[in-house]
Amino acid sequence: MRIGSMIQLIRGFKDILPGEVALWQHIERTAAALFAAFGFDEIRVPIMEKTELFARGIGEDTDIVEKEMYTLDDRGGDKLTLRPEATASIVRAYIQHKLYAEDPLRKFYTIGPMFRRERPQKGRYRQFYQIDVEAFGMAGPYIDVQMIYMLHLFFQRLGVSRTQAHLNSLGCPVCRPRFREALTALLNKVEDRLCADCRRRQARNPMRVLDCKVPTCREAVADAPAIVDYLCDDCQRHFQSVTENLTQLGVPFELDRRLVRGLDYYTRTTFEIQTDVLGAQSAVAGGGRYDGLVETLGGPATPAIGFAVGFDRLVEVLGQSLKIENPKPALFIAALGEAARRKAFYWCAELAAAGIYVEMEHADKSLKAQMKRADRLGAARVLIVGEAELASGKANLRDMATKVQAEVVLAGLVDTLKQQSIV
RNA sequence: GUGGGUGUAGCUCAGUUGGCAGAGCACCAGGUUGUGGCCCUGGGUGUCGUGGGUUCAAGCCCCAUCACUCACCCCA
Repeated sequence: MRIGSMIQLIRGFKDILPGEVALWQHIERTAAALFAAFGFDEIRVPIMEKTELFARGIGEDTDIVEKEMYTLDDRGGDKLTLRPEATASIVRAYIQHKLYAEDPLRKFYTIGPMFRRERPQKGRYRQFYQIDVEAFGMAGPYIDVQMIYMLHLFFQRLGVSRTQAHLNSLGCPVCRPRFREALTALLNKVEDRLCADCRRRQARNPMRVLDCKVPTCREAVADAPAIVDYLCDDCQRHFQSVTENLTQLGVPFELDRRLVRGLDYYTRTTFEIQTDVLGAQSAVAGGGRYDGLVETLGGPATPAIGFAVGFDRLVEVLGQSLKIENPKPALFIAALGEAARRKAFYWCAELAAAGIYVEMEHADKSLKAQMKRADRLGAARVLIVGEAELASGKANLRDMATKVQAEVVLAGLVDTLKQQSIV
């Protein structure tokens, strides 16, 4: 039966089979409709970029850039990388095409695959999909609120429950150094109680220590300073406004003083939507403000904010509750004998061209077998055509639910069916 | 990258101290020469993940490997 050895898909990659696609499309349509109402335009960017873009954008010291990227040498000598996230590409496109020239306030979204070479586990694939949303040119807190509100509505519309928004502020280049200093001072004091990883983080990215899950570390930094206590006046006001307006809009959230995110570019508002149904991979969406990134990547100083929704994770959360049925044929033509099958084939072609979903059996099967398949496919009606019908010019049209059969004239059949709205 | 668990039919899973490869569901055919669901009868559709080793004999024991899975790490 099997010829040659079986080639399997790449580890951590995934086929999205026909049965699941309807749910994916439902999510996409929900997102597109909602985002359009908030003025976000779809943008499509390549899935490969020069490695340098991600190295500079995401940060050389992040896990993503350090060890998770799929990078290859192009024949011309360039280093290319399969995108591990979409923000850097969108920022690149914003700068490259001077999208700020016409109107500096621009809002985009994109949906597509990302690639990170991590160890796969529940809710974590090496090729995974994100719904990525970005807004440029707005420095004030309203856009932060608007995006979190929109995200909240998105989950609500999809019927996702058991989610919790977590919110924090990471400050800005004015206030962060003061916080860093205070944090480093504390870390130095408790250094001997920290795990090996945290000692490494201590110098390179001390804020990450706050995110560590090792109990002894958590204990050691239990009374570490929180960045929200070190915010400068501007950041303080900004954050205050975000929380007040979210409350006003009825968006439930939780202040999470320890919410630290893994990408270097974040500033001020950061947020994450967490769920308890995905095991350890609790984040189903996350994002934040990145006011310095556009400039870092060679564009004009432009405030910006964005978030990404983990599409696969969302599907997994929804798949447990939301079932979408595949379309059922309006008509099944059960043909008996080659002559009838030939006629059926042309009727099917004509009906399909008119946008009507019809099925028929292509092999020489018994009527019983054909009825069985029609039933399994959920066909509303079955047209039974054999030698006798071809000779008499009339055939039976059976309603599968009521079992009532009516005679129809075969001449001009397609028009008759369409006129009577039978199909 | 590290650790644990699991790989047997399309799916869910049994398989004893090593002794002819199993069940339910699904599928196919027939019962009904041209009428679906229910029922009855028949059919196994399989490289027991893969490659080695031990043994008269391996689904079972040993080694390796791949994949899946859960957790660490990190993130969406």
